[in-house]
Amino acid sequence: MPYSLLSQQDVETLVHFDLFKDTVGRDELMKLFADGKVRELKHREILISVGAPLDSFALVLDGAVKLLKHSPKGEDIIMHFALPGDLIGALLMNQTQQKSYPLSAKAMGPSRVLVLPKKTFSQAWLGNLTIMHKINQLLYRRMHNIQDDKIMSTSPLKKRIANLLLRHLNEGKTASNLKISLTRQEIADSLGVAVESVIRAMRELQAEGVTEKLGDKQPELIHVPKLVKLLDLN
Amino acid sequence: MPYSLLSQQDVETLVHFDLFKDTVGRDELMKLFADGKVRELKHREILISVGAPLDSFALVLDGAVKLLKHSPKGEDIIMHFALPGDLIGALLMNQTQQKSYPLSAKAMGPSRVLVLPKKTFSQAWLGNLTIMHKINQLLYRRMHNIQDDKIMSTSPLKKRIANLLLRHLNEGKTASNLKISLTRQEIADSLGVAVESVIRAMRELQAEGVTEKLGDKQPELIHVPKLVKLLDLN
DNA sequence: CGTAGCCTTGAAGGTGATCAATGTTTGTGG
DNA sequence: CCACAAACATTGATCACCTTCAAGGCTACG
Repeated sequence: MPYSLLSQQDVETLVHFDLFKDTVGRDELMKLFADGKVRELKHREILISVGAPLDSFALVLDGAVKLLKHSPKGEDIIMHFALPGDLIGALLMNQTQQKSYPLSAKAMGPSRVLVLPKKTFSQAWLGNLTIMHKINQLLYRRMHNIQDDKIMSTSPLKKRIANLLLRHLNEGKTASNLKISLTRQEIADSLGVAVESVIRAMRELQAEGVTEKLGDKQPELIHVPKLVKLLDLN
Repeated sequence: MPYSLLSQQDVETLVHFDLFKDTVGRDELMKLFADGKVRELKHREILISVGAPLDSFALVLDGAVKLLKHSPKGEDIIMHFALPGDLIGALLMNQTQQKSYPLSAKAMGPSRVLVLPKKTFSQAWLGNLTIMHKINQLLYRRMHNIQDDKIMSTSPLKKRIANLLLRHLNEGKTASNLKISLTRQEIADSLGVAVESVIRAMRELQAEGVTEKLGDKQPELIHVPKLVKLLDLN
């Protein structure tokens, strides 16, 4: 596995993450990154597998990582998309009952993560109130998103997709695109539905002009007002 | 609204909650309860409404409180059942983006909660690392449960119900009953399905001997091994 | 050049939703 | 204490939405 030490440039990236915004002092920061190694992930490479020992946690530097579990039927169910600045597994470090990772982490496109040993968490993170508050906020936001999905569980699929897309939009005015490019499969796995259903629903969204296909490579353009109107409808 | 001060007996209950287990020193504890008032809730009485100002949080002393939102269609969706020792809204106190309660809290049967002003949180809770870790754990466990539900979202309703029941069982060996008595409506609201569907599914569970109706008042008995077997099946 | 992953389409089928009606229980106020 | 309303439970009939299965296509990559 390609591991490397934290470069000066990576540190620059790190300090601009919201997570460390309120932490002052360079050496205070460096303590948080103690024994950290940068790991390069290829598309679809697995960072963590369900059941792996809880000996480290990670921070996304670049790219994106999806957190997922397997349903009883064997399908993937995606719980969260971790973008740069997001933590993976940190919430587990002080969970004494838990002995292994409850979910897997898989790279979406080439990505880079900072891997930190549990020891660093115990020594530098756990006692740091500022950081603990930030972790709390991340955890809260993650829960909020899952709850948001749950609320929509009784809505027709088209609305559920619209809601999901809306959450992953770049701060756009009228027309925008997603922060991460999601495959139909990933949308399906996020919502716990069949791919075919997603495809059919998105075909309709396109017919209604909510999304627009640009190039063949390009991720589709999304018309935000139309999307919002679709959600308000009914 | 019937408010009263914290009695000596209530304090005894409080100190035995896991939340305060690692907090030593009586005066340290009393600081955490500063300006706390006990509120008695009647069955179905509302403690918090969506959109209410975030000026206080609560701790369940007795009974049970369900946390819920309204789906776009207007149905209730239950996010969590708060039992004695569980916090309500505490996770929001240091969430600066959030300005009002995102969900409602409603008593299930006569209940008692300790209501604490936000000020107490800022002054005594926020700076207390032990407590912050405990809150983290509560938050984590709550998220874990929601994720657990999400995993099951592709399973047939009978299994989803079985999974839900399993989570709310008393530590029982072979036959057990629920910690809280849930109406069919509440099960439906938890899973985001129609009541009628729950009724039909539970009728089958009873036919299969997984649950057993005792008295007409009594909550039904659940045969744990059968329940687990049902979940493993397929 | 072959495989793996994703996308697409169509046909058939099932699970749960909806609607409507009725029963039961509980609590409320006259 | 009775009457009535509100919340919950139940049943049956019908229907829509989503799943499943099968088959085929496209693109990337070793």
